[in-house]
Amino acid sequence: AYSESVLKVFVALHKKGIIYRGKRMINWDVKALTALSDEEVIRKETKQKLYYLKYRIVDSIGMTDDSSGTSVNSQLSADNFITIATVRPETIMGDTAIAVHPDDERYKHLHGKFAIVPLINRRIPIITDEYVTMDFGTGALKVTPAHDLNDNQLGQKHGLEVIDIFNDDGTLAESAQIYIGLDRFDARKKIVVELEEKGCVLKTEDYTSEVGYSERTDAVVEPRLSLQWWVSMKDLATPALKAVMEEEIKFYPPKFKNLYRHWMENIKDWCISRQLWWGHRIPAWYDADGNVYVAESLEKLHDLNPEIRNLVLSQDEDCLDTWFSSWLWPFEVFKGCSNPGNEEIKYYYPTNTLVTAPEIIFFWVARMIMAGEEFMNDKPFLDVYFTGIVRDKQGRKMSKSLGNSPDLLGLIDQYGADATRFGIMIASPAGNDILFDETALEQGRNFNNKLWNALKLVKMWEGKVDDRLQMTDDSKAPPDIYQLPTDNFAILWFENRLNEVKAEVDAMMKQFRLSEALKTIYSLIWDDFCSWYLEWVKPGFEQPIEVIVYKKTIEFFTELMQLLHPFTPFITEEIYHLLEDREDDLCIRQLGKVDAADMQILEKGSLLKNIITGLRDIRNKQQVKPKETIELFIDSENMEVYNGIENILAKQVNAKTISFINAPVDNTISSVIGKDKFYIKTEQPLNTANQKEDLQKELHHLKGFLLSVEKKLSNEKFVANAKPEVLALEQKKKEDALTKIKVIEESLAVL
RNA sequence: GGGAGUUUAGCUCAGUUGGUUUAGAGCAUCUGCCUUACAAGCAGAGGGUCCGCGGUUCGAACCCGCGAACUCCCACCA
Repeated sequence: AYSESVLKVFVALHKKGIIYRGKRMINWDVKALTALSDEEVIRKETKQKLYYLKYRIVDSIGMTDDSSGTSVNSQLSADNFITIATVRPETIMGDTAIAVHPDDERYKHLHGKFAIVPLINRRIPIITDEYVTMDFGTGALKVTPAHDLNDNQLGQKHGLEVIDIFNDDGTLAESAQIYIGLDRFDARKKIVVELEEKGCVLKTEDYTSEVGYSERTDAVVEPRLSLQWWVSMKDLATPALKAVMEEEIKFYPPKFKNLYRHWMENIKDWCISRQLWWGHRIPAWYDADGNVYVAESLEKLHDLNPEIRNLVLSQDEDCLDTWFSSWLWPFEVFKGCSNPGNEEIKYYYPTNTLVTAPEIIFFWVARMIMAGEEFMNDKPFLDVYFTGIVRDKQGRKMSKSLGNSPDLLGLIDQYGADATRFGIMIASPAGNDILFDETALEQGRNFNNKLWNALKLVKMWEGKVDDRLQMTDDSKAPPDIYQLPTDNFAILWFENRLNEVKAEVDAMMKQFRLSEALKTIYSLIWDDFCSWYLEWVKPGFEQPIEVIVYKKTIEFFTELMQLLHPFTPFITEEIYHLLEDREDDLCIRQLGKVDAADMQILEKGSLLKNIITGLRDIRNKQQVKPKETIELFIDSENMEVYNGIENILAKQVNAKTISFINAPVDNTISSVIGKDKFYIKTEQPLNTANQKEDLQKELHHLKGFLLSVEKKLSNEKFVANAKPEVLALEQKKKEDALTKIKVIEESLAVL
């Protein structure tokens, strides 16, 4: 059915005049008498001779420049010939021009003049084109449009005559005028001899270049003009270009839009006939007189033209380019072409997302868009996501020939399937190639191990749940964190942090920033969940855990597994079932509506983290032993900030008591976090020398910072042009720095 | 040869209309720790001429110009 649609499309486009026949260079095998596809041509380095041939110059009337009017056979002076270099002297009978570079000083006097082809004495023009490379050969090039691809393009550009001098079997045709019927290579020898006799060969050089040989017969491939089928692209391209430029179809990453635009604006017609014997055969038939008939099948052709029933017709030998069937794929998989308007096509078309490689953006993506616009009057998909190419550590493309592909099954054995997925995903930045690196897989394995250990911790709590505090069923309102005798700020904070990250991940996934989404989830789980949240709620040794904390932790863990599931499906599924007995399995699903995170709680959370790290830092520097308890005094203008977090704080910094004070105690200051002052009292006296040194460092740093802020603020133009928010922020930075400096200076005075 | 893209720490990359950044993350490295979930771990530390030069601006990783290097696609040398 798909095949029928391909033919149907061919016929329809032919009827509209979009498909036409035109000439094109193909690779011809003179032994097998067949055309070859590019893939069947083997290029080999071949030793050849480069012949320097002299062509006599004449003026536009056709007379020789030489006023004596000597014949071709007479002696030539240096001024009245032009020398070209060629490896194929036997094709000179097909020459229809000589080309030089327009800027080439050596030949400027010859612009607009003519030359005479030796042996056959045909007059050909001397043309100029920037295609010619001045420093190869003599800088002058013979143009033989029938027997060379580039010459053919030159010929088309300059409207040159095309003279095909060969027969199918590689012998010279009548059009060659001389040596008719002789094989091309025998002819080359004879022609060289004759040219030498006539003094037309200036010199010969050894020359090595790549020559195409037939894969089937090893014959030297002859480039030849042949009638092929073409699709006219101009009209198809216009709506397809518009769809992408106006973002009806979005490209991810968007940088490919430019590439696409450039190609579509300079689009060339598409040659769809291929000299292959597999694929969809071209639905065209020829009669003995060479007339062409196009229809899906011979029966259909006869139905349309009953009068040709008695003609002997032969079908075109060629097949269609593979992309000519592929470009119908988005709708023909739903029979959108063979059975228009069916339920499936109505439901699925346009599809959501095409995931593909950037190297086939023209072959496939662009053409699918054109086909969609042409046959369905609608785009085939909404998003196109271009993946990267997997490369090894040296940046080489992975390939069978290089043998640099990793042994995936071996890696899975070594690191696990999830870790392998993780490693590849995290190393795939959107729009860039993937540099395959085993350390990323190791990171994945470590991460899975971390997850497993977190699960182990939570499972340890199972038997230690303190159910004196039952959760009320209708506890839709957040629990009053200040009255529960537990560290419920941790729950409240993580809930909001989870919401914050969910929104971030959702946004990243919508933009196909997969590796960034994974990095975000990784950090949420490792840092926020394991390093902070679990530490905050973890009961002391042999202590019970409250039911609300336990239940909430299971809930969070479950949600984290859901978030991570697309990246590491196996371990998340396993943990999902180990956390609680469940009937269902995890599946990949879109995030539902995500509650907005409460910024105040998040800020309080980061304040708590800052204080804990700050105080741990002091303990380290002061060499307070890890198990030594301290007394902590906090002096703040805004004591409410600490409500609800004192318990966590005390536990995390191993403080015996936390006291809020309004004036400095006899201790010296230990740290300034935000605007608040922290003092700690230990069993052993603190090392004041270290303390002084630290504070002085801090002071120096702050003063430098203050200087830069002040410089900025004293700049009149900055103050005049800056947005109010920016200005206020700079002001605040300055004030904060000033306050801190004052506090530190005070305590330094005491020391 | 035509076109597109990239260049920020040892590696892979963030850096959202120029001002929350005296440049960030992860990995790797170094140092100290077998601390009662986790040494596949924890706590710290070091590490940058934001490719180069010039310009615009009070202010540039970001904007403009010139140059360099690398990658990809297309076309390929008579």
